[in-house]
Amino acid sequence: MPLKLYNSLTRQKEVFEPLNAPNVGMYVCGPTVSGESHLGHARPFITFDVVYRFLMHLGYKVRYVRNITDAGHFEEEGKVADDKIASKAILEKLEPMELVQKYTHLYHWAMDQFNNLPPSIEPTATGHIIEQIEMIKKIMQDGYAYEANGSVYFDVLKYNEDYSKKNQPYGILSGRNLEDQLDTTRELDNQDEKKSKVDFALWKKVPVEHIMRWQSPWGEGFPGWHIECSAMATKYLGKKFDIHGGGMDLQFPHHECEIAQSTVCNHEIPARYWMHNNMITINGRKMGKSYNNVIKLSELFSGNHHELTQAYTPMTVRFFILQSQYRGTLDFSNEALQASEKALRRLMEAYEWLKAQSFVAGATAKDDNLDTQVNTWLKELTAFMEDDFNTAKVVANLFEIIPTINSLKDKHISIDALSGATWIFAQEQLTLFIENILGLKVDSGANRQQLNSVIQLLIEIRKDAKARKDFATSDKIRNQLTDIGIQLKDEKDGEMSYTFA
RNA sequence: GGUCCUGUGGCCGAGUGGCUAGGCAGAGCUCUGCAAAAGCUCCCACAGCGGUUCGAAUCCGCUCGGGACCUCCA
Repeated sequence: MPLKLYNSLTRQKEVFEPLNAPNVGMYVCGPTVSGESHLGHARPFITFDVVYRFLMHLGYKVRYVRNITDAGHFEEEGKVADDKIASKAILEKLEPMELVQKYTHLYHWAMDQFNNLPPSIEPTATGHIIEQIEMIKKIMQDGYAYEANGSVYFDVLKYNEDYSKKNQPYGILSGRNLEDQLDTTRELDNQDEKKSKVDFALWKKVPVEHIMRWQSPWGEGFPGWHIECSAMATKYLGKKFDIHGGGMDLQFPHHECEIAQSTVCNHEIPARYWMHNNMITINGRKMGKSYNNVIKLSELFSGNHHELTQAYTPMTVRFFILQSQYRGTLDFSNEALQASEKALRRLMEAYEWLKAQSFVAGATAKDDNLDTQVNTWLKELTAFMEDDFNTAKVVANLFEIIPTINSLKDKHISIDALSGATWIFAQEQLTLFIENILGLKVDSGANRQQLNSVIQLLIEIRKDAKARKDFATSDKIRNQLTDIGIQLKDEKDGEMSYTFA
């Protein structure tokens, strides 16, 4: 089956056909590094990490570009003073690049915690001021932008008039028409500079006291917030590339503006497939800065937040996100995260055990029905991913297989219930999907090896105690290990195993 | 106000014109010195009201509820 994905531009699932197979170009809008990333930000980065991983699994050579927005009107989060003088004092003390660096590091740390693969190219807005200025110049030359008082604005009405004739009106991606917007757009500052209130800034003039500013043909200022993605995507992926991704809230105006800018410069819609992940909600409401309801990633990992009853590991969060399909909203709650935590542990324990077994390829299956069923579940994993990256169904099937694995582990079934080939296929598919595609791994602490040796020693002592029917000693060892988070389990054959809570 | 999405069992969440989603929680059983795990079984839901259909949670209409975007926003 071919890979199908939902294209926001056409509003339907389409077969994925790369422009230049086996190469694939993918651009995903990255973070604005003026503050710490929160749970909501985790979703696109995990979603598109899985997309990236799956495309590579299919054999594509993917160039994954994800930008860092580090240019603009930045102030340290939580330190925005309403008093202009105080605000200026903060800005004077704080070097913007210092702030940007701090949050870039934190962002990279979080991506690493989530086991997200690094993108092929991670360009910064500040590193591409020249490209942005060149692009703005080109848009002006073509007559779709104008200067006003040191700022440059995109002429949306003219663009819409001309490109509507080519069936590409402004609003093609978000499905809104310009007349509605003319009625509804709120009044903002400097509206009088613009020809129309729907026009958006390509370059913003800034006052002298502003630290983050660059020279341009129109004086000192900084680039508007849409042009960086157009400039960097064009530079690294060309005038037309395969996939453009981001959060749903970026569809308008950000991606709409990108389309307009790139279309003027490059004469075509920049990307063929537009993918948008839905939002994470909390108490039924989108998690976002404007609602003041965010849980930062560091808070999530430490449990230090009033909405949290405990800390959650990065893998728990990743698994939580992958348990839903990326186009639906996902509601955060402690109950839901705790469910994910337990489910993930069950999955990983069964998987780790299976991975460590050796099976003989030639052995035949005694239980044909089960053998067939397990094979079906395993094969479906690929089909689910090919259907618009349905990780929820992938996870569900993995859980269908777990009882069979655990049954073998606990000797409820014998090894020849399934054929050797099926067991080996299970090992291969689970490794492929759990580790390589879903990007899940065991959260492991340092010094695990020494710790394992110590536990092994305790197990030997406990075995001796049990042999003597010295249950007091035996229970003491088990109970105290339980207290420090290590769960001992007596196996049927007298062996003992353990897991970390 | 405009544009659009959505309403699934205690909770989170797939799905879709007829066939068990899955996870977590809860109940029972098996195993066990006792536990814990694990396995098995149960809990069979699709906002309400109409309509289309042999058949709808799935399509259409209305009502009620929730949300997103229109402003920085993943």
